[in-house]
Amino acid sequence: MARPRKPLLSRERIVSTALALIDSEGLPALSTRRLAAELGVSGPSLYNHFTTKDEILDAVADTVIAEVDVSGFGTGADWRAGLLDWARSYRAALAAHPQIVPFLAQGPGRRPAGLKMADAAFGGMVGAGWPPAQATRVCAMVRYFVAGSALGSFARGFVDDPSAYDPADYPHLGRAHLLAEHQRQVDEGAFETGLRALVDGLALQHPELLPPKGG
Amino acid sequence: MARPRKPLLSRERIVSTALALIDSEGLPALSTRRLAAELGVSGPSLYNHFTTKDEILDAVADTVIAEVDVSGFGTGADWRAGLLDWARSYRAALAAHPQIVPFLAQGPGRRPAGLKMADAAFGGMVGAGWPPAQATRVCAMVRYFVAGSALGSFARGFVDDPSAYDPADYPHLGRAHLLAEHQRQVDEGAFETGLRALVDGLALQHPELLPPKGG
DNA sequence: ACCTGAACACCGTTCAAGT
DNA sequence: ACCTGAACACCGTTCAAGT
Repeated sequence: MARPRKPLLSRERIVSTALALIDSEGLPALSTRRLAAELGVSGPSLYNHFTTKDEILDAVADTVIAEVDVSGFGTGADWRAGLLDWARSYRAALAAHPQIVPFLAQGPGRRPAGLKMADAAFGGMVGAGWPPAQATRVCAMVRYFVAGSALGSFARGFVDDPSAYDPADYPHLGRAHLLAEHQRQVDEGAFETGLRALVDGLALQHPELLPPKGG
Repeated sequence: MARPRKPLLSRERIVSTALALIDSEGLPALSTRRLAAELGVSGPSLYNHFTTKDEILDAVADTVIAEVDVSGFGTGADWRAGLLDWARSYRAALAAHPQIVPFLAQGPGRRPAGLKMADAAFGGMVGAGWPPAQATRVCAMVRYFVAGSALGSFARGFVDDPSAYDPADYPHLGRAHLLAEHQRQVDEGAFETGLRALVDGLALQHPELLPPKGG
């Protein structure tokens, strides 16, 4: 075929096809040859648009992070609302694409959407009165919690087979085989309960940053 | 060479060499051929001791989890001490081998040390009076937080290059390039602050599970 | 039982060749 | 500029062959 009149590929098409492939078959399924086949071209064609496979993954990761909503910061409410909104939106974005979380959780690097999110979150906390060093810690702990919760389901981490839990070895895991069945409730319940505890605990440590009670 | 009098390999030697290779060069560096070379044998030899590469990784992951100390549960103190001890030991074990965290965080599956840890943590919380459904959530949120914090440094996720943070794009990240330098302080501070907040917040939600104040 | 080399179907990436 | 096939140095795994 050689060079077509109109390019067969574009960065956008490569990225969206890669994300779809990762979502449906997992990160190991994304090979340059497989991705190229999905796009109807030969493997090396991708190198006209990206210099390495990792650069493709960076672009995919950034489109996922771009979905995170940080508009909750700076609405005038106290910092808790902004933090809760951000964390929930962050988790929703990652949970929609759990397979890419291990790559994404390496940090923003030079990815624009990742840096923009970090800027908004850190800036939001500082704007609400948090000292910068503390604001950094808060952003870090939210990332820990969100990435950990999206990285892999807690509930699905336990095999769905009663015989895996011998009561002689694991006296308290008699019902662990039921976890997988209630995956969403368990994981979402744990995230929401943990997030509330985190925010409540931070508020307890910093009462001076809250609006005075009782109007 | 064919079969030697004394086996050249053992599961233990394979596992410890694999862990050392993962620690020093990362998860992608662990190939069966590379590992075999490190052990002084040819690639297929490994298949006399493990049926797949994933089975090797399972064994490696389980030795990491086996280091976690769960003895803090059931010392008679309230649940907070057990939870804090467990979480800190859990994080220390994972942070010592960050490269295997993405694999490990998939859950215990059928790995004995992983199940033993889950059994002790869940049993400890239930023994301290937590309703099973809540105890499950607490174990899940600790896993989220620990795995997220060990998965990748927050601080090292930001490149050590001031020009990466254009003030026009990221007005609040003017000092982000300094994060990497203070990696340990940032990450350990965030973990410890977050863990305390989590425990404080849980205590607030469940005052009935704490010993009465003031003796 | 436990090792070997050869083989199979894969990888990421480079490069000269085509238009 | 943007695609191709051939090639290089890799993968995980199977298998017949050796002792």
